[in-house]
Amino acid sequence: MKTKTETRVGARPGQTGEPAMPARPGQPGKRAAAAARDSGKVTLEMVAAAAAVSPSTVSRILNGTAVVADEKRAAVDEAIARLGFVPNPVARGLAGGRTLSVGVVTQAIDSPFYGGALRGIEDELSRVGYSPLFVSGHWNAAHEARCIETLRSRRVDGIIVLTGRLSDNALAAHAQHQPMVVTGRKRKAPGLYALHFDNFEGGRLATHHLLSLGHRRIAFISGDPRHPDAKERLRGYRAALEAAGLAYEQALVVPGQYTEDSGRMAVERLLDSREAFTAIFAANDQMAFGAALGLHRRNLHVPGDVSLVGFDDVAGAVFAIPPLSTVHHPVYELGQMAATAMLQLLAGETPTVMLPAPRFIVRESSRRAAVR
Amino acid sequence: MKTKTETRVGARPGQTGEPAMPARPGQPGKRAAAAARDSGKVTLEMVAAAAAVSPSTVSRILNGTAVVADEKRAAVDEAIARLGFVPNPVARGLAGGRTLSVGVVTQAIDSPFYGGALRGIEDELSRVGYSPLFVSGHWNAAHEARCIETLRSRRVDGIIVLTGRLSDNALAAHAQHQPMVVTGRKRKAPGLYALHFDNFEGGRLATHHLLSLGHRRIAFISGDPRHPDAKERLRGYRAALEAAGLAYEQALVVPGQYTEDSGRMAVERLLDSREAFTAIFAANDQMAFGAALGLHRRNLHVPGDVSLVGFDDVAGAVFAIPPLSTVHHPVYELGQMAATAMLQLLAGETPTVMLPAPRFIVRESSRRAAVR
DNA sequence: TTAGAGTCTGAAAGCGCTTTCAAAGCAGCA
DNA sequence: TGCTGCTTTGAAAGCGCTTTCAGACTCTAA
Repeated sequence: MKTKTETRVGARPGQTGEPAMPARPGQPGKRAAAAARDSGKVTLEMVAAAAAVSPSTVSRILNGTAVVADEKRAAVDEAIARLGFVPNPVARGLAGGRTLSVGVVTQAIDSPFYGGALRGIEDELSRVGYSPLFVSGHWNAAHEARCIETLRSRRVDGIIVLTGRLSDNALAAHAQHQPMVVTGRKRKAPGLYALHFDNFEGGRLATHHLLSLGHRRIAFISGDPRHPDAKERLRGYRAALEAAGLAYEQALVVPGQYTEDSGRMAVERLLDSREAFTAIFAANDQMAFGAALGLHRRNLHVPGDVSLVGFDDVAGAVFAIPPLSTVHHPVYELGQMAATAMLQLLAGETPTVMLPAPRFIVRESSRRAAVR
Repeated sequence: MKTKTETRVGARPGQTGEPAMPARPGQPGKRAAAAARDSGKVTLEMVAAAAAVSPSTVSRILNGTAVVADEKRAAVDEAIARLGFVPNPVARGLAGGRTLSVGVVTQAIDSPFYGGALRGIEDELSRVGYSPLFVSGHWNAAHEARCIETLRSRRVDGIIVLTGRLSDNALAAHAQHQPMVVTGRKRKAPGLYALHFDNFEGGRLATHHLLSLGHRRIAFISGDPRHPDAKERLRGYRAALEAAGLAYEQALVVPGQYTEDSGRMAVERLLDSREAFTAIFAANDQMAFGAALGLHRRNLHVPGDVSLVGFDDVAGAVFAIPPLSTVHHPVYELGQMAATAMLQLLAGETPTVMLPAPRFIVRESSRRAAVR
C-alpha cells in the first residue's frame, strides 16, 4: 500500500479539535483524513497519523504489549482522546487478539433464577469493557454443545456455563481450548473453574428449619434427579432428617421439574396419596410457588395448615403471599463471581472467588407445627 | 504477496477426509492444509482449494452474491460438507459484511417482563443463524446511548430497543445508520420499525372489567409517567371511567415505578389516605404483586375485600395467590416479532408484523363488588 | 574504541472473509 | 469475420487491528 492514492482533498490534519498537538504537517495524513469524512469512524491508523507514530506503536500502547517512550505515549493518548478513538473489537478479534466478549450458556434466559445471574455477569463484565453473549441451552446437552460451538465460532474469549447438562468430561475437554467457568459443579481442571454453591448444606438448612419448628412429617418436592444440584438438595434433606433421628420416607418425596407447574402437580400427588405431612420443602422457589397454589386450591393454608419453604430466594419470594421462607442463593453474586473468575482466568491468574455459604431466610410461609 | 512462502511442508491436500473429490493435485494446496493442522479450523480458502476454485467463488456461493456454474457450486458444496466448514462471523464482520448479530437494548435483563421478550428474540434469531447481543440500559437515557455505541462498535447488523428512555428523535437519528426496531413506540421512520402494543386499550379493558363487576371506586397504581406506555395505560383507565359516566379522581391514582415494592408502597399510601375503594388496577403485574402483599399486611383479602387486576400477564401471574386477573401482553411474541421485523429490515423488506390486540384474562383476583 | 546486549520503533505480514476490477469466454449481430 | 455486450471467474485489495521481524539506537563491558 505505498501511498497510492494520497487523498488529501482539503482535509488538513489537526482540524478536528483544539490544536493542542502541533500534528507535524510534514508527517503523512494519508487516507486517514478521508476515511474520517465518510464514516465518522476513527481507526487506529488515524490515531497513529495524528500522533506521528506507527500503528504498531499505537497498538502497543493500547494493549500494553511493550514499553513505549513517554513522549510518544503522551502524544498517542492525546490523539486518542481528541479523535475519540474506540478500538474495533471485531478487528481485534480477527487479528487473533481477544474479542473482549465471553459466551454465557444459560438454560432459560427468562427464568427468575438465571435472570439474576445474567445481570450479575453483565454488570461485572461491562465494568471492564467485556460483553457477554448469551445463548440458551434449553436443558439439552446436545443443544448446549451446539451453543458452545456457536460461541467458539464467534471467537469469544471464554465461556461461562450456568449449570447445564453437559458432562464434566465434555466441559473439561472444551476447557483445553478455551477458559471456562462453570457453576453448579465441583470438578475443576486446567482452564476450568467451577463455582460451587453448597446445595447440600442449603437443603440441610431448610429441612433443619422445619424440624426446629417441630415438624416431623416433611414432604420434599425434588428437582430433576439428573441435575447435580437437585441431588445435593435431596441429600441435604435426608441428612437433616437423619440427624434428627427421623427415617427417610420415600412416600414423602415427589419429583418435580423445577417449574411452578410441576410444583403444583407434585402437591396434588402428595395430597392424593393421603400421606400425612405438616410441611413441604420444595427444591426451588418456583416449585414452592406452584405448591402454594396447589394447596390454595385445596383450601389448605400456608402456613396455617402446612408450612412451606423453598430454595433460591428468587426476586419474587419476598412478594409471595405469604412471603416465602427459603434458602438464600446469591444468584446475582453468582453471576458476578462467575464473571470475575472468567476475567481472572483470562488474565492468566487462578481464580479464587468462592460463593458464600447458604443462609436460610425465615419469612412467613413457615410456622411452628401444631401440637397434637 | 506473490507466493513468496509456498509452505508445503509435507501436507498433501485431500488428506482431510474421505477422498471423494479428486482434489486436483495440480491446483495449489498452499498454506491451507498447513493451517488445518494447527487449529482444526477450516477456512474458506481451504474450501476453495479443495474444490479447485477461487476464494471469491466460494464466497459468492456462500452469500448468493452472483451466479455460479452448477458444477462449481456442486464441488464447493461438497467440499464444504466434507471439510465441515463454518464461516467465521468475525472475519465476515470485519470484511464489511454482516456480523449476523443484532444488538438488543433492554432495561433489566432479569425482569419477568423483559425475560420473556429476550427469549422470543433469541429463539427467532437463532433459527436463522443470527445471535442477539444483550445490553442493559438500566432505565437511563445516557446509559442507553452508550449501549447503542457499544453495539455499533461491535458491528451488529441492527439494533432492537425494548422500550427505553431514548427520545424518538435520537432513535430515528440512529436508524439512519442502522436498521432499528423499537417497542413501546409508535413513531416510525426510515429504517425504524416501531412495534406497538395497544396499552391504551389494555388499560381500558382492565378498568372496564372491574367496572363490569360493579366496582365504582377503582384505584389506579400508575407507572412512571415519563414512560409512554405508562401514560397510555392511565389514559385507558380514564377513558373507561368516562365511558361509564364516572369522574376521574386524582386521589385514587398513585404513582409507582413498575417494581413490586413501589406497588406495595402505593397501596400503603392509598390505605393511609383513607380514600374508599373496592378495587385496584395496577399498571403492571409486578406492582400488582406488591400491592397484594401490601393488602395482605393490612389483613385485607384479595378478592374478598379488594379486587386486584394487573397488566402484562407475566409468567408468575398464573401462580400468584390468588391467580391474578390481568391484561395479557404477549411478551414472548413481542420478542419474536421484534426479531422478525429486524430480519425483514435486514433483508430490505418492509416489516409487516403487528402485535395482537390486548385481551383481558379473568382469573381469581377480581370479583363482583359487594352490594352496599 | 569496539563488540555485544539491550531498548524502542516501524514496516509489513497476516487474521478470514467480501468486494471491486478486469480478464476470459461466448453469444449475437451486422 | 469482426465487434459488441453479457456472463462467469479469479486476482487482489482491503476491513482495522496484532504481532513478528529486523533496523536503529543507546548503553555496557572488554
